[in-house]
Amino acid sequence: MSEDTGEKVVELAKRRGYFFRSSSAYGGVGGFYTFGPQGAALKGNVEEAWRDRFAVGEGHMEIDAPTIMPEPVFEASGHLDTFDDMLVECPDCGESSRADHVVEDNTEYEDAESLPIPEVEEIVAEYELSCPECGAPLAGAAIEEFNLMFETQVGPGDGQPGYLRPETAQGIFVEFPRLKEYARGQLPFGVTQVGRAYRNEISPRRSIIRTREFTQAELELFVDPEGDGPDLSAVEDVPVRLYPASEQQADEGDEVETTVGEAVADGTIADPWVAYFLGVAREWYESVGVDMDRFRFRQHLAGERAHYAADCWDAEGEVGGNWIELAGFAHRGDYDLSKHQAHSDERFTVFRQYDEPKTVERAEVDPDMSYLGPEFGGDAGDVVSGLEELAERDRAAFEDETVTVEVDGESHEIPVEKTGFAVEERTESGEHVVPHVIEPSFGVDRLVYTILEHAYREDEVDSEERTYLEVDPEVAPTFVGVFPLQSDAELESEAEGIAASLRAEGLSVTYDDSGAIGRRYRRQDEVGTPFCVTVDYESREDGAVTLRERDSTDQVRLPIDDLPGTLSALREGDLEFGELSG
RNA sequence: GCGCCGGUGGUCUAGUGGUAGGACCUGAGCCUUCCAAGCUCAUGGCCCGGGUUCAAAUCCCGGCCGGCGCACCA
Repeated sequence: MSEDTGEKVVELAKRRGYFFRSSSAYGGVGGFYTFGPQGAALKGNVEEAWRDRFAVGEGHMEIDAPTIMPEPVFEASGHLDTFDDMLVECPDCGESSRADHVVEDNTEYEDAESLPIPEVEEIVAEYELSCPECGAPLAGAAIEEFNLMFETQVGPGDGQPGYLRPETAQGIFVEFPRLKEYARGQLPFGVTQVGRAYRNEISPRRSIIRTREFTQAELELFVDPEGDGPDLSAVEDVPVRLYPASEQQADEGDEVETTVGEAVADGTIADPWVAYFLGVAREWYESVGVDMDRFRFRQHLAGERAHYAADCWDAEGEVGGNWIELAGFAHRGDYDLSKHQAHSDERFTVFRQYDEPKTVERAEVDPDMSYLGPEFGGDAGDVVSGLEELAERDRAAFEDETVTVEVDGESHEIPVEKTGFAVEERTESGEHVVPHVIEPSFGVDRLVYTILEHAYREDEVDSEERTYLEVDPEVAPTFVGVFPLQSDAELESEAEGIAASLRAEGLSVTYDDSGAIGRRYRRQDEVGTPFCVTVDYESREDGAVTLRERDSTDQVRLPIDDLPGTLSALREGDLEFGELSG
């Protein structure tokens, strides 16, 4: 579709109540959009379809966590560090650069990101670092901090700092200890969440494609690191268009048409779980109306991958001539749970029982604190951890009279008899393992946009231009329009009665008796209403009405009594309009 | 955050230093037995603040918002 389709869709969205800029009465604020009546309904239907497939359909559980979480959560998750970008603006050419990168590239400092800003400014001055773009000196230029998380205060005064979650996932990870109890400690289990996330983007763009508040639908699947494979037979024949990293880097690289099964067999997709979800996702995207000719899976390049992801594929849709990310499928390993395990006192592990209990020899220490305490004072705790670690790693170290432990670069000699060193046989019935996480993460707003742009059509009916949205009946925000053929009290009341009965059936109905019939059809075409029912003068006599389909503008005559059942079947996809006899 | 361009009814758009016109939409009515027909009438607008000027929607500055490019996108 041409590039200005995007503009037409945005204009239509604004006019017909799909989405528009928020707070525009006050000048608006960048990166925030309101979904109007049609948009909210479409989005709700998309979310419901997602739940059907990824939560209910996979037998997973859905939760609903708060959008604000306390600071320690994000210390653990790594967001507090990695979300803080230090930008320095060149006084000469105006180019913004990552100050920490400039420092790391030109000095012996390795982790400049973790240094406080004044210190980085000093380093920049001291080393006379210059702008990577134009070479002008950066000394004296202010370093600004960009925190992509929205910060807030919980409680009055200087209450504890909290942050709006930058992804829904953390709400799941944080609650893992309780969720695993709910799952009775059995892997694999999946937890989903559909909700808002917030990022204070430097530059929100392109209507609802990149906003500061957006909706994610995420699934965190917790699997045993050894085992728990997916049932690939369910998706092995699903055709997929892949754009692997190797092809992206090749000179003449191209997308590859294959199937999930083949891609796993030939190693294109390394992880079977990721492959499984690519297959499920491709079928799901098609079912909600994404054009499969403008859809692909792209593998992340090595440098593009998040710090936690071993392998990652994105689902991409083409809109306005560009590919945008619709979903990410990442094998996150044990990154998230390990982080929380380390930062929190709770257990972010599950207990995996061995088939047979194992008898193992274990070297352990039971230090004599009445000796270590007085001897090492405040360092005693570190010494004990040193001993524990050493016993596990190197039993030979305890063979002499004394053992040497390094603590903070200092060597300490300890008599072995005071360490309580012993090698014992123990029976272990299992072990605590940190589950691995497979994360399919969907952006809902972008999907809504993609559905609209992929559904946008222009054609001619009786040599009159027509604009319509070919949205799938399953997600269409308004399902059926009901009209009297003309303004006539009897027809109107008949039509209103039908509208009421269809609403009672649970269908989303709009009633319209303004102007001419053709205008009303076009109005519904433009918002994407798939069907219209028209009551005419014969309806009284034959108890039938006209059902008109949006895409073809074809009409069939149906008994009024059949309407609820027929329309419900059309909605669910159990019936095609073409199967109805004219 | 930087650079370029832009901001006129609900939508699209014309326009000039002397406070604005069109089209579509919408509403009321007439007409109309299935696809934006016609006729009459009506509602509704110069992004915000400051400056220059007798006078600013128009010129200048700043802000806000948008599009594109750069940077960013864990």
